[in-house]
Amino acid sequence: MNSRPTPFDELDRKIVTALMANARTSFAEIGASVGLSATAVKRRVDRLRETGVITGFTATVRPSALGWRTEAYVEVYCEGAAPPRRLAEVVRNHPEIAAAMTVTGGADALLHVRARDVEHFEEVLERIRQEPFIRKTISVMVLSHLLPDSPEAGVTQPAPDDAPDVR
Amino acid sequence: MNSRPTPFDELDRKIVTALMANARTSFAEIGASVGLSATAVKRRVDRLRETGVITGFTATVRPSALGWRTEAYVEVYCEGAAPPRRLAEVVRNHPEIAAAMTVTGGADALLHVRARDVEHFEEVLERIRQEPFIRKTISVMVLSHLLPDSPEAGVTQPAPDDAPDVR
DNA sequence: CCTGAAAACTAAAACGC
DNA sequence: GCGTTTTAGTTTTCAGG
Repeated sequence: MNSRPTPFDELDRKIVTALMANARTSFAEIGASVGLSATAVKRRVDRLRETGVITGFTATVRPSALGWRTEAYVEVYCEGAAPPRRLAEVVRNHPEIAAAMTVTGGADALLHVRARDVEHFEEVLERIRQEPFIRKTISVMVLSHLLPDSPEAGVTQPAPDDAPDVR
Repeated sequence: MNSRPTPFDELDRKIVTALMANARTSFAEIGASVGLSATAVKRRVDRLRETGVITGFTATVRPSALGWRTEAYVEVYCEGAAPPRRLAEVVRNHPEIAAAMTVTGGADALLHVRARDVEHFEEVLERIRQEPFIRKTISVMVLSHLLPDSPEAGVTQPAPDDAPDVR
């Protein structure tokens, strides 16, 4: 359908930057820093949401603080042709899958999986491998992060059912 | 040092959930849904931030809307032992790296890279490969996402210098 | 650790430019 | 498209249980 560029100017860019840095910044404050009234900023933010540039506002959380201490990337190999539609269904069955995509290379898909601990991860992996047309998986466990923290959200559910602590 | 569990109760969990769903929810509204006054909610949120459970509030953005249309995972192989410290330095030199971690398996590190387009990605890759002790890289390009959208933020800088459109 | 109330601030809507 | 004003609601501080 219509996919016209939808004007997106310097002002919009600055507004988005401000909201990414702090989603709770007031419209007045943003306006002051970009040279617009609070009202004008609100109108633009509303439009940015309607056009899907901004998809939401969220608190970023340190996953380990919520009890997600194990993380892995899992390459998935399917039997025969792997229809992305069917793959998407499978992926939605496992809440521990934080991200999933089809990729180039030998694998059909790459999953980003979060689990409480190694035991939990093993259980998730077994569950995934039991899905109909999954032929094999190769897991790469994450050892440590080299960048401060990409929220890499996906920790959609805060309590994986044990007592989380802060470190 | 002290790494005592730092009490984290059911109420905190609900508050975090509410803020992850919508970072702009008012304290009063959160309070109403968890059975606390707005003031009490604010105090808890302040504490959750101080203790590092909540690391920030951010707008989630569709990267393609900002001109980031190419995404890849890059396995990095280093010469000899790869000291995570040095790797971290290298990673910080390239703003296109949205996430980076050390991993199990043959590779020393896994990078999540975002670029404007394939040309830009090639340039980033060449830049990375010129770093001192990088021996080889294997790239896996992302074709399509199977889940709605993990913000997977890391789009820290909104304008990769071209005119982005909405689709 | 909580509630409640007052002051300061912010958001939302209406109106005109 | 933007700004100003009004009205309603929210955040923050402070007193007190």
